Amino acid sequence: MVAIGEAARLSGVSIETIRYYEHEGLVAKAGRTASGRRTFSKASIYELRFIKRCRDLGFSIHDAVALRSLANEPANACETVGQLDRNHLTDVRAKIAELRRLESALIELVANCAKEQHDCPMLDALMGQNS
Amino acid sequence: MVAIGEAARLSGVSIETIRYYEHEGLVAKAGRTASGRRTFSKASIYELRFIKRCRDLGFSIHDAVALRSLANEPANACETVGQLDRNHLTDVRAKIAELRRLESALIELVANCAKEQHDCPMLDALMGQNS
DNA sequence: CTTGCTCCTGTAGCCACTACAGAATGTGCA
DNA sequence: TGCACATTCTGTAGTGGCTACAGGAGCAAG
Repeated sequence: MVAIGEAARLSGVSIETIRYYEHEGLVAKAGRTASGRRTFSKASIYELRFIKRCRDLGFSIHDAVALRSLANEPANACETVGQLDRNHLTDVRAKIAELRRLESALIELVANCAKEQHDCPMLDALMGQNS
Repeated sequence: MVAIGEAARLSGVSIETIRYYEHEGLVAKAGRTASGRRTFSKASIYELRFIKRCRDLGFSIHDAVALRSLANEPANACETVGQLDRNHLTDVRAKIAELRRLESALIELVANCAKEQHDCPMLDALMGQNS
């Protein structure tokens, strides 16, 4: 049993975020000492780490909770997990595509921008009537 | 002079967002009819379009305002615009790189997930001790 | 016994909107 | 003219996922 600061160090989740997770019901409520300080078991630290890994993979909190409860289920978990993963992968790829679109637009716009230029081609494009 | 609904249609910015922009001082305050409804000139619609284009390119509101005021400045605008663009481009590329990292992690994790499997490799990885 | 660290609760802020509620005004048609 | 319906108004609250305080209390080491 460790205090919240140690739990934060061990799990990689910040103190504030741990409290936020508890408040939102995302993880089980921590125990308390006589003076009201939270205490964390090994299990609860693993729980925090699990959530953190999901978040680091870009899963929403909602999905992270879903994954966490799948970890306790015996049957068919793997299939559901795979589905969540593939859905998320689709989202990630859509974001990549969108960002690449932005990237090439930005490259094109900045291409003719330079010092000592009277008219800025990028500003012209942003102000223009077309499209 | 058109009403806010028409301005929204013409600029591509939603009614609520137009009001939000005005409230935040992002665009000039619209004129008003006798009964208090907003009126929009061609110029203010172009202004909205300008902001929208910046936002569509992924610029923050802060940057969009900066770009807008550069459009009214005579000298050296193009260089500053180019700098803003390149900074943003750097951010976009960082995000792409991060998402690609996620993408490959997700692919690897889901690789061995399938129906009828007892242990889920993805859950195992998320729960594991290492790193 | 004091110094300084950790921890507590509760609230506000971030970004850029979006979604109401409830009221007033405007428009088209019989 | 009367009525229905569309549009607009203000103001507030919610979204996601934290982060950053303020102000107070407990705890451990010297």
